[in-house]
Amino acid sequence: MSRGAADKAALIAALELALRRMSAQGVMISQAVATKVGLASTDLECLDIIYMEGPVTAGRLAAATGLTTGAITGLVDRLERAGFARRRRDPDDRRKVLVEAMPEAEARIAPLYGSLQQAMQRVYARYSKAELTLILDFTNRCQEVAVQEIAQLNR
Amino acid sequence: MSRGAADKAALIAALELALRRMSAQGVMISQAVATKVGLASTDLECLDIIYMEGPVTAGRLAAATGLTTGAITGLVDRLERAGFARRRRDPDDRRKVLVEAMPEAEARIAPLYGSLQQAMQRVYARYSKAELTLILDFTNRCQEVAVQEIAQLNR
DNA sequence: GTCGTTATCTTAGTAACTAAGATATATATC
DNA sequence: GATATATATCTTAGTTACTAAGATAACGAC
Repeated sequence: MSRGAADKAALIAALELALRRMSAQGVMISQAVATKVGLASTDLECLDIIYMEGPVTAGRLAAATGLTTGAITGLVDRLERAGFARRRRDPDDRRKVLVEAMPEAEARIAPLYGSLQQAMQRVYARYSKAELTLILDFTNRCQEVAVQEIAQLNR
Repeated sequence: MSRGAADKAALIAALELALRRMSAQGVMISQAVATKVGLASTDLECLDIIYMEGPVTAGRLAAATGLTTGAITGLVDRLERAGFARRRRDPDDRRKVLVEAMPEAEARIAPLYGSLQQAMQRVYARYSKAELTLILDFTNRCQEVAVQEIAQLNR
């Protein structure tokens, strides 16, 4: 094996470990934020889905999280009770329940991510557009791999 | 704002979203793996810590996960019962309990990550050493930010 | 209108968690 | 060396989020 190949293998090993740690830290951050706003971390995860997708049905939340619909009932109850979300019947299909974020919910959660976002902005500032493009490209490829892997594991 | 700056802002926004998604997917992967080996996802997280740090005390696991020592007692019971780890008294300080992985545990878990690792190797193969260095650098900076953020949130 | 399907909720039971206190060992003080 | 304090884990009782299975209500096809 050439010198360069060995270097690359070491680089990849370091990157693997770093990605693994980053993943674990992601869990810890959302856990800490959830605790601070008085929610279970699953509840915050669902609220996150609601922000990314807009009002969603209870069934959609169950599918996205892998929880049963019964668990989602309790989860949405907690989100409602804490004032982060509310239920609304879908006028087009009255079996469905749309869960939507309360307007003021974001104002209560965003500040907790403020310091993280600022720190990340300082990280982003270190890189050129070309470099950020490369990093985004890598991240997107990781995502594709993750999506396929999750599907395969749950098969 | 110049054209280039707007591009960069858009790039950063895309990267933020991608990182957020990647973090959520990390949770889902470890959840799926844990279910497959018949463990709670917290149990697998602890097993991961044991692999990364070697034999650790129950207290260290409590600190690393944020769980109470009582919860760790039950967690280690489950790991022992499932044959993934075992307790051993620390000969130097007999109050301490060292938790170590059973030699055969890795052989039961690693295969579940095999397909992920192979897919990731194909991703890595797309990049040069210089590019991988850049990505590793970025990942490490993210980690530093995460460590500080977690400490601040739990303060 | 009736039947099968879909979406959510309800109920009963389970498992992991916390908080507080018990136990055993270690360390410091006199 | 005996006593007091601190540390590390375990135990117990009670809480909470979860699953599984079935109830309820609304939709769609015939």
